Amino acid sequence: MLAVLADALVSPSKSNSCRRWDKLSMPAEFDAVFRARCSSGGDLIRVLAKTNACLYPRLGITVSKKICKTAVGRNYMKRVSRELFRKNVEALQGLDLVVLVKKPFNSSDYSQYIAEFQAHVERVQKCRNSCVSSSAVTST
RNA sequence: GAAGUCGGCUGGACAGUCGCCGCGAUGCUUGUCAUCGGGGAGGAAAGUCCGGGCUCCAUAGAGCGGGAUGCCGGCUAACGGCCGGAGGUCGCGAGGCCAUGGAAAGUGAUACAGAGACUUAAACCGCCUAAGCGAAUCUUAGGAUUCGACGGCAAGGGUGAAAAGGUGCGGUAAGAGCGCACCGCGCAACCGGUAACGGAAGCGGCAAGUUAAACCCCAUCCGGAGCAAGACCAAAUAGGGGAACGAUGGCGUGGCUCGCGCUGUUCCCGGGUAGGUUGCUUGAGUGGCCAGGUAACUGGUCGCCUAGAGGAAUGACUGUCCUCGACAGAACCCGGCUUACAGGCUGGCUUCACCA
RNA sequence: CGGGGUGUAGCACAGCCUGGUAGUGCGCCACGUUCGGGACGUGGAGGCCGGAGGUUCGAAUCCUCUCACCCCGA
Repeated sequence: MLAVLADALVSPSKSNSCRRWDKLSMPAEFDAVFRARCSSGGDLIRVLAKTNACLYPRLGITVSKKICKTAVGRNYMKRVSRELFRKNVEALQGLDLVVLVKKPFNSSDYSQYIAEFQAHVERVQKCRNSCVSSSAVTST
C-alpha cells in the first residue's frame, strides 16, 4: 500500500518534465508544518518538515528582521536556501519544508551552510518515516 | 611641493560552468514543457521630509477653521528645491553658515538676584549741600566755617542676560547730551539699482530693551484620499423574513457649515465577502551637436529604448589581475531634500614655501 | 504603502501644551523598632531627560534633522 502510493508520487516526476516544486504561501500552511513537530535544529538554521498531499515538495522560508536588518542580507539567505532546496528536490519528494534562519550568515559561511543543510536533509528523512507511519496509523 | 576649500565623475574588471525572473521566436507531448535569442537594481533603490503626475470622490466649488512658507529677482509641472544677487556673521584667504517680513496694530512673557525691569522705571552704598530752612562757632556789622534735615545727582560701586550711547574737553555744589568735537545711532531730500538694498547733502541730542522656532499681523500657497487608488471579467450564494421610525432624514465627504450627487432609513435573523486580468512602465526620459542665458534652465535637431515582480528575480564555483571591493535591493512613476558609504579618478580657487 | 505614538533614576510613569526648582510609586543603602526577619518609621544615594544642531539671557520643555522601539488601517 505504502509502496504503491510512493510509486504514484515519484513516477510522474521521473517520466514528465514538469515543474518539480512549489512554495508555501498561506500562513495556515506554515502553521500545519509547525504543528507536525518534525524538526532538525542546527547552528545557523532549523528545518521543519511534514508530509503533504501534493506531487512535489514545497518550501517556506522564514527570516525575521531581528536576524538581519537589511533586505540584502535577508534576500541572500532566502536565495541560498531555495537553491539548496532545488538541488535536493529528489530527496525531498512529498514533503513540506520550512527553513527557520536562526543566525545571520553571508557568502564566507557558504560551505558551512551547505554542510549543515545536507545534514538537515538527512535527518528530516528520518522524521518523514515516523510521520508517514503515524499518518498511516491514523488513516487506518 | 605642503596645507586648505568648493565641486564633478565612478562605485572591481575579464573568461568559463551550473542555477534564478520576465520577454520574443520555434517545436509538439499545449505544459508548473523544451531549445534558441535577448534583457535583468541604485547613487542613494533608503528615510518618507517636501513637491508634482496619475486615479476616484463634483469639471474641485464658497465661507469659517487649520496648515505651510517668509530678504530680493529668476528657473521650474511644482516645491520648503536650484541659480544669481543683497545684508549679517565667521575665516589671513578661497570660501562657510543664516526660518533674513512686521515689536509706533494689539495681547502676553522677562524666573532668581537687585534699590530699581518698562504709562521717560528706580536710589542700597555713594557724590553734593549752591539757592531757601534750622542749629553751633567765629565776627562790630555784613558775613564766613561746620553740622543737619528737606532736597539735588545718576559720575563710580554693586545685581543681572538686559539698568536708556562711547571717549575727551568745557561746565557744575555735585552732576547730567547740559554744551562742544570725534565716533556710533535715528530720520532723510536726492542719486544708483527691476528689486532686496547701497551711497548721501541735510536734520535730530539720542529715542521704553529683548522675545513673533509666544499668541498674533501682513504677503503668498494649500480640497480629500491614495495603485491594497481605480477599471474590467467572473464562479458560488443572495436579491428573503420580522420589528421600529418617517424625508428640515441617511450615505458619498475628509474639522465644520453651505453646496453638489445618489438614495427611504435603522435594528435583529439568514446568506455572502473567492479568483483572474489590467493599472505596469515611452517618460516633465536620456546621449551627442547647435543656439539663447552670468547661471539654474530653455529651445531646435539627430540618435537610443534601459527591470516590471506579486511572499517578491543577480547567487555559487573555477581561473587571471588590481588598490582585495563600502553603504546597501526597484514594488505606480517622476523632481528635490536628508541620511549611510571602502576607496578611486578629476577640475577650479586660496594661503605658505622653494626655483626661475 | 499609508497613518499615529513613545524614549526621563534599576523598573513603571508624571513634568513638556504655558521655557527658569527634574518629581511620584516600587526597588536600593543606612539608622531605629524586634530575640531575629517581615511590615512600619526616619534619613540618604542614584538621572548632563535617546543623539546632533538651532532659537533664547536661559531648553527635559520650542523648532529642524536623526536613531531605536511600539501600535493601527487596507
